[in-house]
Amino acid sequence: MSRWVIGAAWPYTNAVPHLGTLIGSVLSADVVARFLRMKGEEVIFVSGSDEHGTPIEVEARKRGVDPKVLTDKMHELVAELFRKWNISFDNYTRTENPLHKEFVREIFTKIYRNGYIFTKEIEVLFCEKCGIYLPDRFVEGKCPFCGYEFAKGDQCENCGRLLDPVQLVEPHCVFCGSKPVVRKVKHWFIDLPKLEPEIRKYIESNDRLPENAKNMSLSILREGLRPRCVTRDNKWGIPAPFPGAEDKTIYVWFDAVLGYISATIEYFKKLGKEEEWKKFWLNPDTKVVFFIGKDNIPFHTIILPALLIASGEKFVLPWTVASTEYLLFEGRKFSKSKRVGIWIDEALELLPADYWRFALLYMRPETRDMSFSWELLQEIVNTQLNDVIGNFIHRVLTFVKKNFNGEIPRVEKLYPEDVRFQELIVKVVDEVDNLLMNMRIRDALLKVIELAREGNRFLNERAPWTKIKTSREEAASIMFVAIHAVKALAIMLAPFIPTFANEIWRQLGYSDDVTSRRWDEAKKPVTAGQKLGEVRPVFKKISNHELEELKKRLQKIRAEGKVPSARI
RNA sequence: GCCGGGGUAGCCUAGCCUGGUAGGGCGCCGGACUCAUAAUCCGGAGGGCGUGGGUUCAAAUCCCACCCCCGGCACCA
Repeated sequence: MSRWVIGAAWPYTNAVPHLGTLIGSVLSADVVARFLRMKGEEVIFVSGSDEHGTPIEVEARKRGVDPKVLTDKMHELVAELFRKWNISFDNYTRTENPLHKEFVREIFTKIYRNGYIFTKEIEVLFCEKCGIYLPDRFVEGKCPFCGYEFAKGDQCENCGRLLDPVQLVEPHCVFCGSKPVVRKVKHWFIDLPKLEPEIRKYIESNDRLPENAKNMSLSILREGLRPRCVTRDNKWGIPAPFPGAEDKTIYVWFDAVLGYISATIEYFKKLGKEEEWKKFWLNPDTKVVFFIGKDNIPFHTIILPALLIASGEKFVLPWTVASTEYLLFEGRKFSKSKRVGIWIDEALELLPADYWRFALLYMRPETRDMSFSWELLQEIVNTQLNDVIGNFIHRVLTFVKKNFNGEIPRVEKLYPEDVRFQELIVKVVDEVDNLLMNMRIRDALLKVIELAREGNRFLNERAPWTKIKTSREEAASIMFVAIHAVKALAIMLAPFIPTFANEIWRQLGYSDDVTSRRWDEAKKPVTAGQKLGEVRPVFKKISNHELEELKKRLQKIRAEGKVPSARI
């Protein structure tokens, strides 16, 4: 048995997450966490709200509320949504929690004492009217190259030229429109070049990193690491613990990424086991896995390891970083400002969570960007989930119901063809196991579907409806194994679609929760004589008409502001 | 501009690192079956693997050049 820390990227609380962020982080992590628990591993699954930084401050200012008020609300909202999505966090916390703040200050104090922090003066733009320092893209002006009126401080969206905010003609603050001034300020930097050899060693020797994470990390290392500024002039954040930096806060990225550890500490503290977290994070055998989108890679493969190494404590470094590519929406990037995509609160208003879970996991952009489309959603739900899996389960269960009085038949000995199928079941269970251990979630799901497909083929070839007329014994042998396949499906689907899996479990006649069962039980047949529960179709299709209705309903929800993401 | 990643049948996609007759899913056509939510299963058609060179007995896979798409380029999270 191993110890695992499963971490999902911390959603930034300036908005409700959309489906793209969900599949990349929280949902993928949930599948693996659930799977590992069923494997009997010791698992801590953590995440939380990432609530510091300028965008939050700005958003709060826009609404005229304190940032804390805003994030309190958002945190509750998002946490509740994840519950509805059946995400099995052990601890979903937040960066505003005192334990986290204290932990971050403690780590940075250690990093400072170990000589990895130095100061430097830099020039930044300051809006005197708003009283805040403006990140590049919060400055707008006329592009000096093409004359475009709304060029951002970092890049002109019209001609694509990269800009320095000071190059802008008539620069102005995006919030109040006034002209920002250039200020020289002192900031605290982490000396990444000094840490580079150790980071390089870590990346190069980690052969579990997915290709995208490894390539991006190596390419960043190839260019050479530069010192990075770890302080900000925001008020909203964790006060920097460095002498002389009393009015600064820690840059949100360096704060949030430490949350995986503080969340673990908090989890055990609540259980009254204050020291237990060390058995995870200070143990070289612990497997720490992060689930993130590709935009997050450097922070998890380089920044976080850098902080952990620089702290001088013997923290275990990530075992792997399961980084996905992007989920696109109808071929375009999800965009909050352009309102492209579907948000996780909206989705739940359209279909039960497990349909989304299944479809999203099926579309998981494991090796390249994947495009969500309504038609694809329909195809996955109708063909894969309903027709292939659902129909297989249903035809098996109804056949047993009708012909064997709803009881798992007793079998003296299995026919050779049936033994062969039974061996296949066991083989698939192991293959799915192996894929999930390697974070190949989409491939694992495809493999599960394949078992249902094989099940359908098996039934067609063995035709128990014909056999039962001549040999009840042979039909029993067939169905005994077919039922075994249904059981295996219920168990293997549990990490993916826990609610539906449980429904299948119940129909098989079990009264407990399938997620409390062990994974390897999928290899064992159902006990003869067990009485089936009530049998009815578990899934249903989305008709063309219904699909159109879903799209309309989404528009309506937005128009009426029924759902939080419609208002935020 | 620089650095990544992609370009595979009508659509989605695997394979590319570790070269050897291009796999799967959807859709389409034909058939089988009728236990099952008209579901399932089998067979078939359909591909110059972005373009042009090169290496090799052999390239989607390796090398070079070019074209298109997407992302990053560090104070944006």
